Amino acid sequence: MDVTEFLSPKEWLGRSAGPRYVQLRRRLEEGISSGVLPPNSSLPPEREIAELTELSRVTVRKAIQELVRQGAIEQRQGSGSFVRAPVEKVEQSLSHLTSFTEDMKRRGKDTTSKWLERGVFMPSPDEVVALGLAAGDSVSRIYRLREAGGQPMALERASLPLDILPNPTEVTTSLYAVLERNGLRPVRAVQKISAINLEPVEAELLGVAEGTAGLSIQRTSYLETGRVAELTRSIYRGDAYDFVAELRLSS
Amino acid sequence: MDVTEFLSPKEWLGRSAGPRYVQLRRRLEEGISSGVLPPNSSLPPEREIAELTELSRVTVRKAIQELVRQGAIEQRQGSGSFVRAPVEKVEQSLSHLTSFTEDMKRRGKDTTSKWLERGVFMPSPDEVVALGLAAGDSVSRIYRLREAGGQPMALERASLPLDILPNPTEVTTSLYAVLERNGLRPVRAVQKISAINLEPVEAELLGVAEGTAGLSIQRTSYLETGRVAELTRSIYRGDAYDFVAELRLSS
DNA sequence: CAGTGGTCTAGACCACTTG
DNA sequence: AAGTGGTCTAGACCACTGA
Repeated sequence: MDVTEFLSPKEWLGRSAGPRYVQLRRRLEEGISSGVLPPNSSLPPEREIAELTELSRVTVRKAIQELVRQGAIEQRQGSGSFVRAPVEKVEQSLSHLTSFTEDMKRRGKDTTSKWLERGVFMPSPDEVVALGLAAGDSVSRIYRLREAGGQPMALERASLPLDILPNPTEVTTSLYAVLERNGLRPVRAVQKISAINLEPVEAELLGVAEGTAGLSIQRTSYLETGRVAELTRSIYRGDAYDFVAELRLSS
Repeated sequence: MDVTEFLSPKEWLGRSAGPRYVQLRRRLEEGISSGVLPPNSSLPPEREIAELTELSRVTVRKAIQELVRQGAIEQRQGSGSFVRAPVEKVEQSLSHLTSFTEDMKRRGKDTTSKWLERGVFMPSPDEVVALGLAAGDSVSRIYRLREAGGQPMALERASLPLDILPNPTEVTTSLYAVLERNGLRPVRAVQKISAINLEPVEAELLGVAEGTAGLSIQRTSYLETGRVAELTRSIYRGDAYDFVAELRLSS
């Protein structure tokens, strides 16, 4: 069936089935799941949908906006609106401390990093407390966008005491590999997971719509000696990640 | 400072600081964090804000909508728009298998459940597979909205084989307490956590805006014998929960 | 009943992409 | 330059709340 015909309002637009933008959104969802609107195909221009459906463009935009928020559709100004290909989910263990790079390699995906910040800085108050720094100590920071299999997956912002990572530019792929070479790989970590709606900047870096659900993870890692080695604040794409944990009766 | 005066556009509405709805949203955020708009106070009516700011009502609504989505403001049709009181976050362990009821009691919060479904049903294909049911077996289902300290916290949908929970209406507060009485308390569980944007129905039950980030948790629990005791699919409020896990180097 | 938010329209101009 | 999405307006009617 043709998209134009599929959106022709005779078939589906009723008067007592809720707001029209909801009806249009549902129609578009059907189109996507039924294959009339396959992944990566483009929607008709908003103005054309408005004409076809006999709705105003504002109403059409409201319907599409909801789908953009859900991650089903991507809009590019000046270009058009496109059906997004669904993403394959990746599972990550919540009981084993693993390296992103090593983890993805085991899954047969190659990883790349886009550097957003990498160097030695004056610590923020948060960092002083979490890393147990003395007055005047500096921190090494690495902030990057991590990609796997060509897809952006997570924003990772790590801070380490300068003596644990004296030369942050030495890190090219795996941070843990660099630490291990110096005999300073963390053996234990505590992490806190929560759900957030992505801010515009984060969403853009991760290639999803503003407001999409993401996982915010704050992790503190410890060396064998018990010293804090690393404070990491990451944001993972909610549509690309499942975190898996095994629980036992209070031991 | 008076709200009316605070929103008077002379002070903040410029021409080259991005879209006007973004500028208004930021101004309202400032008002909330600075105390000009305290928790539970009401905003001026949309029409009045439009007049004050010399913006159209559509633009005002767009600014407010974003704040509603973030959970900062609540709108009630026919009544008004109100600043929401921030929620205190609760932390939950990801390594100990605990009961919601017991967990909250330890924190000094009383829990209540609103029952959405409770009884014996024909299993869905998902349930047959996850619980290892035989053809013709039924399942006990309990589906409830869990509240703690007067705040809705999570939607919990549990399915159990009929012989493990023969009488689902027997569950009034703690499911695990009922199982324990029969010597069938799970000792181990595997759970999968991901972030989702809440659907309208879920959002309404949890008292937050549609599209707010939430945590979707699917858990399979096992008895000491290794048998599957329970399949639980829950949705937690992202703004009310932190999940905490301890990780160790691959053991 | 008056006042509030919820939906909807027709039309305009701007900002960006693409041939 | 043409076509797309992004922003914005003024005004209308509906649905719900609360005094």
